[in-house]
Amino acid sequence: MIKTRYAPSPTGYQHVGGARTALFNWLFAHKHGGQFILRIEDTDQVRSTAESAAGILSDLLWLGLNWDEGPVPGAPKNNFFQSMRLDLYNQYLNELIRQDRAYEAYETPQQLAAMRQQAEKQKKPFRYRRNMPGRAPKGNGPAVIRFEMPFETITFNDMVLGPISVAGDEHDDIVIRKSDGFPTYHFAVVIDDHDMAITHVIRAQEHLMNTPKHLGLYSALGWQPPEHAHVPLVVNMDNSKMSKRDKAKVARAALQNYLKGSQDAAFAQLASQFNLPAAAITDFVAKKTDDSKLASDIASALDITLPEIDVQDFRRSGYMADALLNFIALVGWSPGENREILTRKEMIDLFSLEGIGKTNGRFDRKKLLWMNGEYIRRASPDTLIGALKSFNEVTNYSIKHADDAMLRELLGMYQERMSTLSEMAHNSEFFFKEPVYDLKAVKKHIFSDSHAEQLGQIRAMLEPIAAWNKEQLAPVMEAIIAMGEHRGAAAQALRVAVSGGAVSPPLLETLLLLGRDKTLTRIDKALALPPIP
RNA sequence: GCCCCCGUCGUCUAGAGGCCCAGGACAUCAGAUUCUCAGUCUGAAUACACGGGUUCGAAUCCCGUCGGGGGUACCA
Repeated sequence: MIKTRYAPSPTGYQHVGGARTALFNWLFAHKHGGQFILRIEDTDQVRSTAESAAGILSDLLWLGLNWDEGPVPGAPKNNFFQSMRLDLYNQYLNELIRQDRAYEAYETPQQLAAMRQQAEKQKKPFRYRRNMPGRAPKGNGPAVIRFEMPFETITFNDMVLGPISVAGDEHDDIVIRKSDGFPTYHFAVVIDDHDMAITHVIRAQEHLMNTPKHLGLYSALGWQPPEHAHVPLVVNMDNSKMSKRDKAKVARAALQNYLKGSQDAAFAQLASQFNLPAAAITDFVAKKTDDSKLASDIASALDITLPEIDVQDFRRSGYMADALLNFIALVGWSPGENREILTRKEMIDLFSLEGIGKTNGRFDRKKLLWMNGEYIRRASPDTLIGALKSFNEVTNYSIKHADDAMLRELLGMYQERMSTLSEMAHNSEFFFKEPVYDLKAVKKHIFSDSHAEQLGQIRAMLEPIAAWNKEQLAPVMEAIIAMGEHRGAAAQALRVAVSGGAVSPPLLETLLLLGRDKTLTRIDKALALPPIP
């Protein structure tokens, strides 16, 4: 049976690139009626956190990438966390030692760094090998265990890239157990993939050069290795890596702009204003940290948008899980037949490793935005209400407090014209709160020409309407639109008065939902606005 | 530096020697519809990195150049 796995390390939020790797594994498993496994690779005791693991689980579930075996959300760590499997690793480690394929090494990190520097000076590549001269003697410090790699060329057939081959003198004796007693990634991966009967390892191309090392291990352990497929990376439009640094950069620039020339004291003030630790802010500005959480705190405090990098960023920005999934599938994979919009089922049917390209894919947010709009327009109201509720769980727009009936009304107006849920949430704020007047729009559409006077007339036309319904309002609305020399110009004044800005859904629907009282008071309020310079 | 991988419109891609003076989608531009914004419809422009081979014939095969990416950790 086909078995794939996604094996993230819980050292941060779930990155979209990783989500795509998970998706490919999920698709491949489902395509072949196999199983998809999730395994948490928390062998780095310093950087791994339980919160990060929990976040990854919930992001994958939000995307609909469920697993057949793996961690249980909300439950304590189970056997799908590598930190729970030390006995297993040690068992095989001892076996390798017994077979004399693994051995202790005593160099300190400083010594290793010096050795590498030395090699670099001599313009020779540094390879740690058991038989090399100058190895540190026992007693020098805590030992690590290294695996003695064979000296032969290792070749394998990558299911995406084709034959890959690395010469014997390129290998080195990798550390398989760190001095803290934990296995390294290389060792734990091999043991677990074998133990969990993984048949296909589909992972990012950054692991390509690790595969020969793993193959060396499989062979020493006498195991049949799984098939490997290395998928190309997803990068920014400028070819740089998509990383949390991108978010930090934007947040930092905005912060610096906000602070301008101000002195240290301003940091403290800012920190309390944002309810953030002062030291965190100074470190952040000094580029000592790129912390994502801090970056998004700063962004929300300064009301700016950060580039989306992690799955939850996209969720907060109002993307539909299915649209995001569809989009990332298409970066690097082609279903053929000029297909673009695909359901999960269709993706499964059409998926093949042969359809995955060999080149890195640029993450084109414009296309994602288009695709999200497509999904929104095609979705049923119920689907959208569900998506909206999921969106509301992680955001704080007024729409959060709307009931289903209200959401339905809003969807009627916004479904056709939004490309993200946050667009609707943001643009519909005026239905819930007093409008924030856009002074430019007020000046242009209300206090110029005879618009203010027309707005007064409009008020007079609306006021006598007794039953505030479509039948009564529609003809009046028609008359308002036809007012004056330029069709729609007077209506624009009304739009600005009720919504605060020059853009809103069609006025008839807007006024109907807003109600008679709010419509009239807002007109009064707009007309009473102080003169704008 | 060394090792590995890659190179079709701005972007994601189709293309597995003749079906290709290269197809689709996003983006861009122009027009139509319109109370704003969207949306929708119609149309336009844009690519086989370069240089050598092989072949009757190359985007497709080979070599080189250039370019891009990844790796080179007691991180995964």
